Amino acid sequence: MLKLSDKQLKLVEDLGIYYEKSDLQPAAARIYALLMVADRNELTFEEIYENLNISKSAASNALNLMIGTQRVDYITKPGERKRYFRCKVESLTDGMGKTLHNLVVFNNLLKEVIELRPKETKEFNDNLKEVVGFLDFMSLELPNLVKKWENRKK
Amino acid sequence: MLKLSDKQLKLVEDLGIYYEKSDLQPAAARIYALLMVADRNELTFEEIYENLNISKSAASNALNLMIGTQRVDYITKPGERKRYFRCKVESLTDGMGKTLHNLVVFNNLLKEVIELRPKETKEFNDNLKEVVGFLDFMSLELPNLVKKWENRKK
DNA sequence: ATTTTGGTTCTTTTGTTTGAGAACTAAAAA
DNA sequence: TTTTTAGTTCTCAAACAAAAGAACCAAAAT
Repeated sequence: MLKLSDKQLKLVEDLGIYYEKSDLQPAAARIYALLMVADRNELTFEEIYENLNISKSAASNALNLMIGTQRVDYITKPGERKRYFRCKVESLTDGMGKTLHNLVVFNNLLKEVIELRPKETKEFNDNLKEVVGFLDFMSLELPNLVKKWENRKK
Repeated sequence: MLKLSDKQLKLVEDLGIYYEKSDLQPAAARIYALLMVADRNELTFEEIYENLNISKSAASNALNLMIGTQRVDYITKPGERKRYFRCKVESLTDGMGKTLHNLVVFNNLLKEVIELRPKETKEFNDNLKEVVGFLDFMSLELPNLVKKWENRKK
């Protein structure tokens, strides 16, 4: 049976809080954190809800939610009905992709704002334009930076 | 009296939703959006709650919240008791700083996870290490990118 | 002195999130 | 065939967030 050390428990909470703040509901955040921290790569349904002290329904809902959003995955073993849940490592980097995409969305909104503003409020408009310029620059340069990282590895 | 076009109203809602999703409560998000979109740079308390159809209390609380978090500012005019509220342009870029800082926090949590993981789950650990490496790289390179932008302007 | 303006604060209402718990189901084991 | 396992689904209650509204207050205007 899976047993977590105090350190692990603490880390599940800390990571849980992080994810709770960023985008997951509490139970989902704990499960995701547990899947990252636990000694084993895949955990069963039972191990999950028992270790976290949450109800089966909370576990079921959170797991399905995260399977739907590509954060969690599962494998099965031949002859067993049980599923072994694990966190998808890709989801760690997907989060960054989302952050980047969000910048673009935001930047487009700012461009709309600039369109609509009266020319009289020049200082504000100029500041806005500078932010937009910076965001344009960033969305141009960030992909290069990623490439640089990818090449560096070789 | 301040009057908003349909386009402006729509943009206030769109921007409002964006901010609501990122970190502000609904009323605060609308106010912030209104301060960005309105034809005038500074708006009075009355203009704010009347145009947004929110109560005085909602307006008061949201404004004070945002003044506390440096998103909103106000000026006064000699002899007038009224305050003229405006959104702080700096707050637009502050958001990015926060995003960056969050990456660092997250990266530290990942490092803790690596510490605690058993060596047996090698593949997962390696993936984790790669993410950490990438984040380290990013927090090293991003400030350079910002410098590049700043110099480019001159 | 009293009214108006520009808010603030308190209480209440309303809506939303969250998760527990019980009842259920389908597959497999006994 | 009955029981167990591995979940799912539904209903409900508790907790919390958000905002309305009314009462309030201090400064300025009348």
